[in-house]
Amino acid sequence: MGHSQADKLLTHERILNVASKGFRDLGIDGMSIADIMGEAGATVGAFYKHFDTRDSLVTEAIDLAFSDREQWEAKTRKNLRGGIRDYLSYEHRDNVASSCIFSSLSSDIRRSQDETRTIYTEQMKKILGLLDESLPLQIDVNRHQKAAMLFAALVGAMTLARSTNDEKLSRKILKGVADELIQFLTPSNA
Amino acid sequence: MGHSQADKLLTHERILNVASKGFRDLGIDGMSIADIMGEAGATVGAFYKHFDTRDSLVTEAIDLAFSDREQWEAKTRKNLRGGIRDYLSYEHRDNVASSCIFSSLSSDIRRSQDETRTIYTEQMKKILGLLDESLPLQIDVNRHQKAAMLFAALVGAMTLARSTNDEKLSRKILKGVADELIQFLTPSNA
DNA sequence: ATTATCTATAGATCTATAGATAATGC
DNA sequence: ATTATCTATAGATCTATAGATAATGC
Repeated sequence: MGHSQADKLLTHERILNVASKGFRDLGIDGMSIADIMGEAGATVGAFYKHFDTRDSLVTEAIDLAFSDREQWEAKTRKNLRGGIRDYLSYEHRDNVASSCIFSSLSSDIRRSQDETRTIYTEQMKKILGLLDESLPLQIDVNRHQKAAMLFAALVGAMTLARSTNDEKLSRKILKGVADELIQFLTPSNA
Repeated sequence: MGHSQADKLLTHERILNVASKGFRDLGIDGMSIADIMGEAGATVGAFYKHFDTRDSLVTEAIDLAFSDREQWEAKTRKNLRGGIRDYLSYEHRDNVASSCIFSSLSSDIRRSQDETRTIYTEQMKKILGLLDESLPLQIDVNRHQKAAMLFAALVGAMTLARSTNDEKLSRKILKGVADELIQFLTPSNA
């Protein structure tokens, strides 16, 4: 007991980190405040010196989760095919806690408060812009549409691949969609 | 009080129906047993004469939800383009309670019990088969893959369109993906 | 003096069960 | 007699708050 302001900052970051991963893995309602604080190495009572309500933690934790995607974005900008393969990899599928929030919390977000959905919307726009810019230069019509299609297929494929308990089907979906997307992006008159 | 076996059947169906819609709208944890029974016109105490546990209701309610899709399947088999337009319609987007479970409960399913995921898997296979069969005959390579891509893009687009609170973006995604998918299915050397 | 954390708990859920009630169905 | 439903409640959560404790920081 009796901790410095520096300690408080560290605790704050640990709480956010645990929540950000925990929500993706177990759902937004999947961890109680006591669970989160426990994993962050503190107790419930301290929580409310860090966040006003549970909802405000949700908003911040989701915001943080988006920063996990930066590395993937940088890679994708340079190498779209590689980005597609990485997104639809078994590694991404099996590490839900550190995975892309669009596929891990997809249906929870619709039901969450407006502030969260606004952050989500901004990030959707950002990723759509990134994909648009990363499309092969030869594609000169409907680039916005094609970026949307790419985004939707990535998110949908990962969501479906994670929902089934049939490993073979899961792999077929990931591999099939990756192959099709890459073909989709290859200008047909090469 | 004091009801016939016929009454019990009706109550059972009402419970299932309320739960099936409620889960899609509010999430699997979004309605308590009391909520569900209240909407079904009964009280908590009666619930356990109908289901052993809450989980068994979840399993049955999800099973029922799949039957809501039969009409869409029949149409899609005859007219794939129409099926795509219907799936990505504003009407489907705005009626979550009666909507396709792949887009309304996507991220909840991964976390649910194995029995539910098995039902889900069977239905995924069924819909993949349907899409495969519905593809234009001219497409003669990688039909399985193309069906998976179509499925993933439909589910992903609807999930994303429902997550954002920006109506314009939501519409762009639905229309953009629908247009691209239809083009994707049109053999390029027509 | 202030504050970051702790323990303890109030108040609001939610699942599941117990026991009462009033019809059905043999 | 059986049973479909009801009311009431036990036991287990979960969010948020109250008050104590022991350092920090002026």
